[in-house]
Amino acid sequence: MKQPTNTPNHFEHLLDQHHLKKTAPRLKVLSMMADKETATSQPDLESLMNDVDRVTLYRILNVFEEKGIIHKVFDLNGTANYAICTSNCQEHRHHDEHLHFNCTQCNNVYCLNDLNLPAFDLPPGFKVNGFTLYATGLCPDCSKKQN
Amino acid sequence: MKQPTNTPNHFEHLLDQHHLKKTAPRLKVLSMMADKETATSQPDLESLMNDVDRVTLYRILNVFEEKGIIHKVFDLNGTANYAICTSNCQEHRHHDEHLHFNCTQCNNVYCLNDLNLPAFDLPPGFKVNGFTLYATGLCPDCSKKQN
DNA sequence: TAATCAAATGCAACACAATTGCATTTGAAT
DNA sequence: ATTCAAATGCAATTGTGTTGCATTTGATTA
Ligand SMILES: [Mn+2]
Ligand SMILES: [Mn+2]
Ligand SMILES: [Zn+2]
Ligand SMILES: [Zn+2]
Repeated sequence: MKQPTNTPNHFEHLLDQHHLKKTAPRLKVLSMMADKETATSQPDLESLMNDVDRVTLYRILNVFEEKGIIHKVFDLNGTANYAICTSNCQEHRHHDEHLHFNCTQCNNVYCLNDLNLPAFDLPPGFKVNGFTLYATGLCPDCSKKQN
Repeated sequence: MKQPTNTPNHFEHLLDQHHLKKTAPRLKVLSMMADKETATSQPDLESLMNDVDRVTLYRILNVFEEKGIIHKVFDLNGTANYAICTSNCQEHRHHDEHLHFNCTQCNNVYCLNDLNLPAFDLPPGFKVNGFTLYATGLCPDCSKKQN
């Protein structure tokens, strides 16, 4: 019986699991990022969380990333974007090894979790810990509008 | 007869090709980034170019990137790193489609140009323009020191 | 070689992301 | 209800990157 992964209940569970207090700002951050195919940029998060202090937001994002609840991707402009981890990420052990597609038009960063990536080799001496394929171009929405 | 690709002469050639004036700051930037397997971070460049104004450095980096002379990679900390393009990059048409390896220990970003990347597919609707494989872990040097 | 002028640089001011220290508040446990 | 570490809020600071404008410089041309 599969558990729902995007309900307020699940969020509280998530915080419990990682020994984090269930606070309003934290639950709000999680609900903001839930049910989205795309990552959310730091500026967007900041304006969505208008009643919460900027510093608090940064601290929440940092602790969520450390715990493996969310992961960070930088877009073409160097802006941080955040998305909830779907895979089995743990504290200091992320495995978000999916394709990140950054649309050059709308600037959205897509987490294409379902796509399986090809294997690759490295020159001797390099010890790989994690990887991601990063692609740029036009997303489906912007691709349509182009015509 | 292959031309050398890292000499002061070649740098002047490069600037000529792109209709850029051969100035001291520009040649200095090129020589800083030459003959390195790893990209150079903005902070490092800034301290290496201590006699040149910060703004000038930013403008040089921007124009070099536009012209396809260098490319930018963000490391794990979101810091911009720059490296000379080896492939056939043109104005607004970069094809630096190689592996970028970011060492979690020394934070160096390696441009592994010689490694050929596997092909991959995308869901329908996405129009790919460019891509890079981004891996993290331990570089050969740090891997050795670890033992 | 000297004059010319757009291109490039330098400087001051600014915008914004991110961090730090410390006082205050709050959630969970007793 | 009491307690206290954990979390938040606020003020100040650092660092990256940008913009406007005055000054300098390198390529062109007389
Ligand atoms: Mn992702
Ligand atoms: Mn590269
Ligand atoms: Zn788009
Ligand atoms: Zn290293």
